[in-house]
Amino acid sequence: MELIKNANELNEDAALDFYEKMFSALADKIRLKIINEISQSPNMNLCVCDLEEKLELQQSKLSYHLKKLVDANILIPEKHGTWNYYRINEEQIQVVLSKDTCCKIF
Amino acid sequence: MELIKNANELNEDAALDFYEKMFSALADKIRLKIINEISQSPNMNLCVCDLEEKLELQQSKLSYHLKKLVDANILIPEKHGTWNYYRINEEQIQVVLSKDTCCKIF
DNA sequence: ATTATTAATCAACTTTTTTTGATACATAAA
DNA sequence: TTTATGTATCAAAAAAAGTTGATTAATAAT
Repeated sequence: MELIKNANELNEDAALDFYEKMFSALADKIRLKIINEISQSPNMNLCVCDLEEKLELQQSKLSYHLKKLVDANILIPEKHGTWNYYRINEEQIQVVLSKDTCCKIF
Repeated sequence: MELIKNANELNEDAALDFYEKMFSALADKIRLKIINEISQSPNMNLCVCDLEEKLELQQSKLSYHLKKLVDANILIPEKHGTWNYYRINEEQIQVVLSKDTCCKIF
């Protein structure tokens, strides 16, 4: 998945693919909550177990949604020992969404 | 469906509903193409039969997708005699999406 | 009035997405 | 090395979204 800032270089079909994937990833309450929780966390990242507790979701469900966000290049995974942390790819998201929307989601 | 510019007044649950609906409406290639076609049309509006021809889609399928966009307040329907025209609610879409993204989609 | 055109809606069907519980795998601790 | 912890992945089930063809309703033309 390419960075959005290169979207101008994409042909029309690729642009459609890109935006469809991006919007699909954002089109879900659980995933919007994940983004929101991470953005409000002290270090701007959370591990699966943190999110599991904060959002009261079972682990496999969380993994499913995290994968969607990673596939859309909205979240970036970081392995710290046993823990898998996720942080927001702000560059990616800020070019698609307006400031207003970012403020509301983040 | 409220206008996005009132989004700051929404409580968190309502905001989640709002963005989920908005992103869901945009998360589909056919619907992105509809928005694109309308924005490129001379009068900034098209009727169902125009879109049917331009996008080579059957009428009931088109109606289904147009309804999604109207429900999300992204398109505004206008009846002109027998024809149903649709135009983009730019206010709504521009507050959610960045300029870059609007340019690419429109 | 009858016929033709434009477009929404409906029900049945297909496809995609999401959920669930189980399993597997890696790292860390005992 | 055994055990515990954190997390990804898988297959089956459930739910949601999209497609299709037919029907309906409204307006316009004959």
